[in-house]
Amino acid sequence: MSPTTDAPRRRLSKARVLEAAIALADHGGLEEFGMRRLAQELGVVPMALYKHVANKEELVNAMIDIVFSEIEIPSSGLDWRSGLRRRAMSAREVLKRHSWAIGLMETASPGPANLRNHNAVMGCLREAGFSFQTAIHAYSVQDAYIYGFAMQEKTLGLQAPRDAGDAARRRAQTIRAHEEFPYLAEIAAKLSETGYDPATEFAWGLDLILDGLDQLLRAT
Amino acid sequence: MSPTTDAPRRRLSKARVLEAAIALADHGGLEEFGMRRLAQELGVVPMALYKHVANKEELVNAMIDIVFSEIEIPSSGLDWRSGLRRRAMSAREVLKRHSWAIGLMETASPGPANLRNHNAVMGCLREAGFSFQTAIHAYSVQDAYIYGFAMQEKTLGLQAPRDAGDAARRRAQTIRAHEEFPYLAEIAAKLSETGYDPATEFAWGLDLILDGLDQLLRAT
DNA sequence: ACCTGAACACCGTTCAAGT
DNA sequence: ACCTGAACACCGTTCAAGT
Repeated sequence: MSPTTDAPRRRLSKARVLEAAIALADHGGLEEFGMRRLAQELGVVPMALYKHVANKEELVNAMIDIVFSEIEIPSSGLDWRSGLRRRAMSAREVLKRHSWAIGLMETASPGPANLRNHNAVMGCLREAGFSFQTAIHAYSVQDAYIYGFAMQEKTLGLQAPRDAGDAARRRAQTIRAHEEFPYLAEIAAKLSETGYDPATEFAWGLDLILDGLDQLLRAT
Repeated sequence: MSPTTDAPRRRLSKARVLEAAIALADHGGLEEFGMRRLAQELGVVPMALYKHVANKEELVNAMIDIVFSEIEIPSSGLDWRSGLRRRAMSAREVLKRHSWAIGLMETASPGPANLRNHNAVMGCLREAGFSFQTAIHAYSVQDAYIYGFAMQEKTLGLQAPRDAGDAARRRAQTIRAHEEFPYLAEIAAKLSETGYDPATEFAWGLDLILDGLDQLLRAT
């Protein structure tokens, strides 16, 4: 209301809206994210946003393409395997940073950064010598793994018990698991000793897939 | 309002609420799904639902566990590879039927059907001779692939253009792709000839992963 | 050209009341 | 014991007005 709000009253712009939108979603997830809340963060009335973005859906699509632009593109300087490996590792890191984007990366109406990245991946495979059909398969299995792993990692990150009640419920569940679900009990017992590093876990599956593709390429 | 509403006025029960909820979500997706809309479908006032479920979140969790219960459990009668393969193929089919569940399967506080299935998968791997650590990796790569593929298939399913404007926009994009993104242009050109079957596409990547796991098992 | 205020048609959910 | 009605605190968005 008063001119002494904490947000500096610079002119609004699409870039500034997008930046604030991503910061808000990064911080609070998709549930906290909304037009009214975003306007508040920018020190502006909700309707001011609609001069810079058509609606919420268009805004989210633009945010998604910014996320895509942060993913490394397989450079033609590297061999196909290193290029794809770096791109996949980068994608996981980016999706960790912007975990609200995880369910939305595969949206209809892909943006330019999305197209650029996917074109480069497909190019990398074709130039390596994969047939068109095999390149399609290889492309599909990689992206499914990347997005699926990011999803798993996200919910694992939410496992941190929020309050004492949650923790107690979880403990009770673990005890029941001991009786009915011996193999889950083994996980609960051993994984807390070993620890669990998502980055190396991701790399293990990624290398399994890339090994498989490499064998296919050598066999032809 | 009048006693002649189309829904038969049988007594409400948690089972009846869940059944109607899944039917509604299957039909209209998560966006159409809501407490008020669900109540309307059951011919009841919104608040009547709250005697049978605590809130929307608890309701969705219960729905998710029903989805889990529809996924085949790897039977101990089969060899490990066939068991896991059948379970994965079944998971994809179930997620196709209930595509609203795709982002939510890996939720915190898993239900009993979830625990049962995951325990059986882990047991299948351990009994096949995989070490604990390798079994964890194998488990992770499979589920990441299954959920990631389901996500991709879901958005591919939404690609069907809704109106003429959409179709025109998509065509324009394809033309631009020809110039800037030759490898995407190749996909657009060739994939419409070949056709694309999600089930065989899914099996290709699944077999690549299972082959890799099989080689690991034989090497030890 | 850019921002605002009031309003509309929605949510999930609480609370006090009906039968 | 089960269902209802009115209300509360939210949404995204439209429309007419301000500067």
